[in-house]
Amino acid sequence: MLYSQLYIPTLKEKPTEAEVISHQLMLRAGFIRKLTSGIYSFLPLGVRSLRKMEAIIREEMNRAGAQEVLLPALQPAELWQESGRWEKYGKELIRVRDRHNRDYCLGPTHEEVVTDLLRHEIRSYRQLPINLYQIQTKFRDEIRPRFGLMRGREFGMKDGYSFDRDEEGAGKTYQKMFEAYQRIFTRCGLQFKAVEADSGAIGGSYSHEFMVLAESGEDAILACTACSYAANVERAESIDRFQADPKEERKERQKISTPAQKTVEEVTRFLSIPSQRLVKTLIYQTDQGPVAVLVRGDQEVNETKLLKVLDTQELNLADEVTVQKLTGAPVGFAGAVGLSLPLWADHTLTGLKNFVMGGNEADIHWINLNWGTDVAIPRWADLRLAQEGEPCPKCQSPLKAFRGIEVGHVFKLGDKYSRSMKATFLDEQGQEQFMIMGCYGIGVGRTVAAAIEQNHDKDGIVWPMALAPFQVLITPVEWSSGSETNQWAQAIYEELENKGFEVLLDDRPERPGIKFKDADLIGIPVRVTIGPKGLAEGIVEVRERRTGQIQKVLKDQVVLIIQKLVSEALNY
RNA sequence: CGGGGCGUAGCGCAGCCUGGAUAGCGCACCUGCCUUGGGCGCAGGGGGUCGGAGGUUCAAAUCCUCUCGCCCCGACCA
Repeated sequence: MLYSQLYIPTLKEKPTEAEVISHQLMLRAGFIRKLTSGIYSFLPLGVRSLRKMEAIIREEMNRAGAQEVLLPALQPAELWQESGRWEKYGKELIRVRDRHNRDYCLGPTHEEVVTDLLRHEIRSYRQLPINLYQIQTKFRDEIRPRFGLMRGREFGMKDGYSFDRDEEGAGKTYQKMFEAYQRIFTRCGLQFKAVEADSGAIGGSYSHEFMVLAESGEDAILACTACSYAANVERAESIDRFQADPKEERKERQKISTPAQKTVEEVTRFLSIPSQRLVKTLIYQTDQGPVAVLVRGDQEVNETKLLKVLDTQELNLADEVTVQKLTGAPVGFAGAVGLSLPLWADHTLTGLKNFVMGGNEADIHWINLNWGTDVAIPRWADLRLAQEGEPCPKCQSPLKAFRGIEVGHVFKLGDKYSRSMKATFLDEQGQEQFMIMGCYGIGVGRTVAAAIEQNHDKDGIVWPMALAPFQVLITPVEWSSGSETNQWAQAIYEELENKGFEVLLDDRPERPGIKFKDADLIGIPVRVTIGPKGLAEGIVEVRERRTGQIQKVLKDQVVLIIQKLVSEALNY
């Protein structure tokens, strides 16, 4: 491809709107342009990288036995009403109406559509398992789109859906997909971690997120420093290091004046007690009304866990007015004594004795409270946020915190959709059974962006070979058409093209400085620099973008050297 | 949803507070000369009516009101 014929509008200056590096570089290097908030156009280079990503995904999905389909982006409301998600999905679902006033939505995901597709076709266990995937544009009306391709409102996603006859089959499919994902991200040259995204209550983990490790990541991960345990902080568990003394005597409860002592820090300092002896009482608003949630002073509530345990859609901390009304005290003095709200408490509070809580009166706390006698026995659950440094739930080594970009997610759905949408088949006994489903997503654009987060330097992008828009860039440093430099550039270009390499020839009548700067910015892995100085000695330069290393090679041997560089970089 | 910021030439910005004459600057673009191994140099030139609507005023990019869009931060751990 000739540079002069490609639309590559590079930017010298850093765009002010771009916060993260991948976003800045994709704009500067002319890969994408923003149309409106969270919605981007892909320019020629951007499309090339995106297509490479897609090709890798296709190869590995096909290899793993999945089949490609293409499902509609525009979907009728009826399907979503049937699954219950028309109401549940909320404001992120982009709803549209046609001229007949019929409701539709732009698909944020396709469980309803595939399930509908297959329920009409699959009758017998003999037709299972079946595993379909597509690469489609998804629409989600994100509250706050940001970071360029990382969190958009319209974005490319590979989504796959598997249908098995039973749990065992579904487990096998899940495993296959898990392995396919490992291959995909490895081929992209990414440093990633597969982390548990489910608490795994029913023996084993059935959901994994694939996280690309990056400072700018939106997700927090806790990973064990010794074993393979790794989990999204939202789901992570850990062992509580604090042990209450089992021999401690129960004491008599007592009201204490704690003027203006509201926070955990203030109260514990005021009473000279460790924060483990304080129990925080948080009032949450839920679908079923307000509830009180108790955690130890040194712990924090994990709202993701809470959401699940309470089985609620809405979950918000109550505002000051509500807290005042429900507890009779201003914020900071809530307690569970005599509180007529559903009580939930974290497991770490189980053995605690003689603890401290707010008194439900301004400037008052109770001390020496005990379960049963003073405070009604709450419903126990894992409600706390695991923290860095705490012991791993599997092997007790300390957990370490990372940040990650979620690029893939494999999830076992079970019969959630097949049941609500009646996707059934007949087994050998002629019994009607629900299909067991799984779903598997990869953010295509996001993965490309994540690759840049991990592969860049001060001059620009440093593409992994597998995702680079071109493998080789040829840069002649003088351009007068008849020059020897240009003849050689042209010759090497043609030879590489013929050998099947993806080559870009910078034939622009620009000064070398401009060509070099653009070359570094767009990040093509191998650059061949051809100039009169070298040619005088019969050599050209082969430069690797990542290392900056230059090999001076005889002009007839360039192709061999490049063959070696490219194939080594694609060797996975 | 709350708070903050911004919208002036293709891009990046100044001017606005303290209204006043042809609305500036850098980059990019066009022409010519020059130059050619890391975003040259010189000279000349084209392009905006100041996000939109309304208002105040003799006079509005500038003041006021409304509106649209974009960016950032936050969304309460008592």
